[in-house]
Amino acid sequence: MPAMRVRFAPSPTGALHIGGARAALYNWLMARGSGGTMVLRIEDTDRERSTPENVEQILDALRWLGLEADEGPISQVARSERHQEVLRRLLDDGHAYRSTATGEDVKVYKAQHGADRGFRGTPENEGAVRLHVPGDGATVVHDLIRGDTTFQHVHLDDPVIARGDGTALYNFAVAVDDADAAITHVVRGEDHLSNTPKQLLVYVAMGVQPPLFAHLPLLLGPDGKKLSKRHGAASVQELRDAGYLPAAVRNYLALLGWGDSDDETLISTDELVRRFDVARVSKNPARFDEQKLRWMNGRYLRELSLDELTADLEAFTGREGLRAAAEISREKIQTLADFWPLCGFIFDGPAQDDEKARGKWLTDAGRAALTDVHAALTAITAWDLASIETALQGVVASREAKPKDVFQPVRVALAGTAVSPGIFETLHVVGRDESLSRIRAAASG
RNA sequence: GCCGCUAUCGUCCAGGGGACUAGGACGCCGCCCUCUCACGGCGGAAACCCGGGUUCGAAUCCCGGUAGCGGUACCA
Repeated sequence: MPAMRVRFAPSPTGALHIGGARAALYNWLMARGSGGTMVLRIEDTDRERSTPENVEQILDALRWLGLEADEGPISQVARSERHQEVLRRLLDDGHAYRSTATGEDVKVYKAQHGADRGFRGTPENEGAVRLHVPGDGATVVHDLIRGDTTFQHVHLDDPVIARGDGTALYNFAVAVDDADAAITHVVRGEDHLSNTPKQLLVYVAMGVQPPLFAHLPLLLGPDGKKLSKRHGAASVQELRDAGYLPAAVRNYLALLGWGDSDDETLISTDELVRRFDVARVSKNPARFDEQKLRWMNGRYLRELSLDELTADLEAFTGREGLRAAAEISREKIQTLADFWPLCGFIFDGPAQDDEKARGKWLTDAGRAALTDVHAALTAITAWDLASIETALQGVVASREAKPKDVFQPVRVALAGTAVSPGIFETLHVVGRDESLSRIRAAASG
């Protein structure tokens, strides 16, 4: 694969959402897979909506995802002088003209002419700058995913490429910046497909060879509607807060809109770099289904070493000394956020709010079993897994009870709920004195 | 309205003229394992949007319809 120069060009009008994260990932995979370069450009020409906080947040999200760029970030507004230069040239050689026509004027014009003729302004000495679209012919977008798409010039309006105050607009700045950065492949969301002919016309006016394009299908919420805050973890920040691992998010996002001929589901990032092929990206919009991400994250969590898991858990919860609890919880959690609800009782004491569990297991029989357990555990000399298990099984045998009639009361005594890691492991981690004290309390309560 | 893109299980992806009795994964259901919840194992239900055409043969190619989405900004 020849070295590619790709770019990720988010606009800092909000947090980086998963659609943007996927675009960044695909670009990054293409760059890494080809020995190429990924450029990060911040499309901040909308001064009203762009904020430095959003830029920081996007950078932070990219860093967390492990998708850092090779060049940039470069601010689009910082390039305004260059935009002015190209603008002057286009004005001088007649590729563009000034016009005071407003959006309202265009609308009226369109209402009259329908699809017969796109809006063509009359050159004036002031106003916004519009690009001349040829009267006939067509512009063809060569798209790696969708093939060729033809746009007839008669359907296109002369696009405004700079405001009345002279500042560049997106469809112009993006073409100039991509051309100057020698971008070879523009990979971005499908919402840009209809704008591509305008950008292509800017390349023509500049006399520059355009890059290849690949327009990614859009990402939708679980309900098939456009992704928004009400869809839960729709931004990278929210994914992080929900306790997902970057590697799992990369794997999941890679498969949301792409798959190759084998049916592998768990694919490491290295493998992704090797296998990803933008031409195989799906054409249909995909829904973001957090259930599958949860499952996948659980798989990644279980592949972590105990050291890694402990470090991640401690960073996530802000607590220390989690190693032993991490070990006994790993088969039971799917996200880092699942850990504390499952294991918090080890450190903070039994949950107090599960009346149902107490009612069901701390019955007279349950408390009698706890009294026996307390005696059996008091008698053992070493607080290790084997001794604990032997002691508890002894109680089961002597009471001629079913295992759960002994174990569940112990679980509720320790955790306050009916769900916890394995009971022997839990006793072991909670420790002898604390375990005995909780059992005594529950037995007499 | 106009321009454009898209259409395979509930979801994501594979299959792109005969190998399709349509494959894998998540989810769901059942069974096994089992001290709870999980993990793991085994099994199951579950889809080619509709209508024409081309062809000996269509999920696959073509046309139309429908639906969804995008664009149609002095937003990006």
